Amino acid sequence: MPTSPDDSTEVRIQKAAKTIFTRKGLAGARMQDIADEAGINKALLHYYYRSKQKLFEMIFEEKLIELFTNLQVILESDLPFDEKIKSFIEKESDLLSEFPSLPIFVLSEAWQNPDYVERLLQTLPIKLIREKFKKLHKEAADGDITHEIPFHQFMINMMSMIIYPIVARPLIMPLFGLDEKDFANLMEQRKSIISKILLENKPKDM
Amino acid sequence: MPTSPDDSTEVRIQKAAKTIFTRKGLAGARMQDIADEAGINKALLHYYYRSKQKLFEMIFEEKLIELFTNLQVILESDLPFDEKIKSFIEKESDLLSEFPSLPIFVLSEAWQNPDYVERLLQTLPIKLIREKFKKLHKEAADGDITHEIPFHQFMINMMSMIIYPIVARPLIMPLFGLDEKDFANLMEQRKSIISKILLENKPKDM
DNA sequence: GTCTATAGGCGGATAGAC
DNA sequence: GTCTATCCGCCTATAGAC
Repeated sequence: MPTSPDDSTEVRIQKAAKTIFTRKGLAGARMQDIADEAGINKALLHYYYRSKQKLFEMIFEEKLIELFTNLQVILESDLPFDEKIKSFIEKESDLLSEFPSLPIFVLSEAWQNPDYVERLLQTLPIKLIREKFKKLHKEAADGDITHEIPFHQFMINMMSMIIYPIVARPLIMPLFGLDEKDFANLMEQRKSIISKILLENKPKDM
Repeated sequence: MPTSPDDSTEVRIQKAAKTIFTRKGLAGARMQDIADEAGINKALLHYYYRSKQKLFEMIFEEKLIELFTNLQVILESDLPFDEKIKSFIEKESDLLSEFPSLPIFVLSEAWQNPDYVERLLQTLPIKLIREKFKKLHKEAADGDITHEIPFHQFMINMMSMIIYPIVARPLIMPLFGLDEKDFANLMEQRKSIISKILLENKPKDM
């Protein structure tokens, strides 16, 4: 999402704020950085968004939703259980390859202000998601599967194996001596590995 | 590691800096916070450590090492492969239950300054660790096992399933509607689940 | 070694011209 | 709507007394 001179000022501010906040976090970001990135003056930021905090919250809420969008889409789909899982792994991996800083941004800010995030999550369609989780869970338990793992643990395994390597990339690359291309290959290769492991260890009734 | 009035000033500063930096990060931490936490004056911080940056780097390096200590200990042990894995899962899970903010701290700062972290990792006994990885890998490949997964992927799976749930705790707890105790139980229950999954999906020759 | 006081600069926010 | 100029508080760092 590159900042384009064709965009309206408001859109340019939003794009710039996304870039700077996701890169530096709330505490590390400077209003001047955002203004520079947007190609406007600092004062104009305050004209559109009263404070740094307000601007940040708009961005954060959008990014938090972004992180769960694929999950919601998959939960709503009509695919059979195994296909739901495969499809989610595929889509989420691709999203994170394109925006690798998304999860570390959301997670660090979540640690900085867990109460705010908890309140936010409650305003999102979290009950709806829970309902769909239940449905998903029922599908898994009804199918011809091994029923081995509590449902929460299954979800945590899935999210962990998809998201963590991206979050830990700055450690993994030097530790394993990988360059960008090696790492991208590793991530691509993971898709089928994660799928295999998850479908061998499906949820059972809680 | 509570700050005790019995400690020397230097130790009090170190403990306080760990507390504040791991909680707020480099950009979010204030020298005044650290001074207050240590029960001393701000100026004294600069007497012991010339700058905020120096103080931070001392803490960060220690925390980075802490995150890999268990791995190193296990790699050096004489246990058979399966026992090495089980023992690591146990020890690392316990460490993270005691210091849950450790990984998010290291990871967010690693994203803030990947070049610094890469240089740091190179000064650590990283080659030694690589050697031991190879040894571990050889053990796995020699044993009576399924040889299914590339070694790097195996290591990433292990680290992901142990560390990610702790990192994502501020999202997982509200999403699943868990309190502290529920979450602790979930983590305890994970130990055997992770162990089972990993030992069913061991590394093969690369 | 430890303190008080303060320098010096940065950064968020606002006033006011255009 | 957009800019320049500026205010003011905060924060790192240092000077200097004890």
